[in-house]
Amino acid sequence: MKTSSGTQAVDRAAQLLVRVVEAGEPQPFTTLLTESGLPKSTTSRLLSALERHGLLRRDHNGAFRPGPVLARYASRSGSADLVATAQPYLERIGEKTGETVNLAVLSGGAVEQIAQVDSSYLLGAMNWVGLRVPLHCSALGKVFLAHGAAELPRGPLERRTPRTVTDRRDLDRELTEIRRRGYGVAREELEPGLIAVAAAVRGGDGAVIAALSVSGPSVRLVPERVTEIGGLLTAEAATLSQVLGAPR
Amino acid sequence: MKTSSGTQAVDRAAQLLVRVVEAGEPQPFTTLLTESGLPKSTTSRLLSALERHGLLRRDHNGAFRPGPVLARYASRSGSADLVATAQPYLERIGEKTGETVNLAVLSGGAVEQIAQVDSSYLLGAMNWVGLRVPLHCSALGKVFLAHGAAELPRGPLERRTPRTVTDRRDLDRELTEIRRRGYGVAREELEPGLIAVAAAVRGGDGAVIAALSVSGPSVRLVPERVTEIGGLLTAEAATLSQVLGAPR
DNA sequence: TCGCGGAGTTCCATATTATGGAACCTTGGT
DNA sequence: ACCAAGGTTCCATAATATGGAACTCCGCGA
Repeated sequence: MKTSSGTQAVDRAAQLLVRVVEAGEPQPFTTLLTESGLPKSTTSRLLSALERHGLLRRDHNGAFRPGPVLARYASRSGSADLVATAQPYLERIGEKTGETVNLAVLSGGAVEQIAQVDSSYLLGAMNWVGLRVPLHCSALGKVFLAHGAAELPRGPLERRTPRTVTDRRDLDRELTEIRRRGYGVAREELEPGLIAVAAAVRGGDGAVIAALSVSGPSVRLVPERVTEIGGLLTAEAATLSQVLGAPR
Repeated sequence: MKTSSGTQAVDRAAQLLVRVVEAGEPQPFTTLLTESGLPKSTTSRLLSALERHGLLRRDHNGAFRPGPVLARYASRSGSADLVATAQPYLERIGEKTGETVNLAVLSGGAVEQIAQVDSSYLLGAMNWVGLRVPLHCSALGKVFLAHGAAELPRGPLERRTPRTVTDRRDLDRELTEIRRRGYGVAREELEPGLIAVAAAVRGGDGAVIAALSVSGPSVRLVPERVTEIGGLLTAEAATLSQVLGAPR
């Protein structure tokens, strides 16, 4: 690739990015280092910059893979599919739980619902499709946060109800818990009386591209039912992820 | 986004890239210029660098869209989906025409069928999935050629039947015609008695990534029926392309 | 428990590289 | 033919990226 004048840094960064994106598999730091022939410090700095912007991400081994921005782009190119593919899952979950079921993706720093199956009860059947909710006080949002698919905006966290978690440290603790058990819960944090449970859906590159949720009134979603639904959601989301091509 | 030390150029470039990728629509230079607040010259230089590396591309108006590297990544993440997404279209076409319908992609310089709906007649119901046919004597192949998605191999064009077009100039003339009317036809050029009609399917970056075809025996696919099917295919392929995220 | 080695990050003086204002093209409109 | 808007190229300047070395972190073996 010819290097024109005044773009060395960008050229180098772009080269690294392209290499990671084109390689089918995660690229360890060392591989990128030797193959690019750049000095360690430079490589480290450039990769970190790309990571900051969501163009790259590190998997648990520290190897680099395409980041959330690219995953979102990829899933949007087929996001009509996502709805079609997920529909049977939504319906099955709806049948088993009787509650409102949603599929959501990230869009512009908030959670956007893109498909829904209505509750079979009268209470809780409103249409959420197209609705956008904040990250920190919804089960869906917390799931995206927990998996590093989204980042909290700067500034204070909006208090929607008396139970909204507005302390970042408390929230962090909860995100760790979500990663551990596989599903997220929001209990009257977005709206009084509303409880939701959510689990992550992964796309072809293993990145979290969407999330499934079940929501209903606190009178029906008692703790043991939440646990049961959490398990169901986790399982369904895992199967859907596999159908979408997510690696094991 | 916080700017750490020693990455100004990369940060700015990454910001531009993210903006273009996240925006659903092509971003004109001026928009990027004003929204990023960077000087004209800098913006121009950074965008050109990204373009050089295939991360961005300019459409015919000079507006920026995600480039070939990203498009390739997206289609790789979702090519399993292509079949799933296209299935309903294949079925609808099958119902309306009663003939064999195929979805094909390019693979190693030939056309490969990846999905099929069988004819409702007895004649013409064999399974083509996995079958590879040459570019110059199939309706599918000619469609790929016409849109510049494939190139003819060097050397003489194989004569499969007495009607196979083996002269490159004749073929070129036909490709022009295909671009004009939107669909391609092969009349007993691959196999005696077999006629096929095909139209192009475009993916997220506007490139031709697949094609739809209808094929059947010459006794049923008389000229006026070919015209009718051509129109149908063109319409269905256009809709499918939009679902796959192709620009208008 | 300690120390070793590899992997990655941070530091900081240096000069290479990006910067941006202005001039300069190019294209489409009237 | 002329003008305006939209982009690109130029070039002196200094701000920025650079990369060698020091440093931190972690896992492993003794």
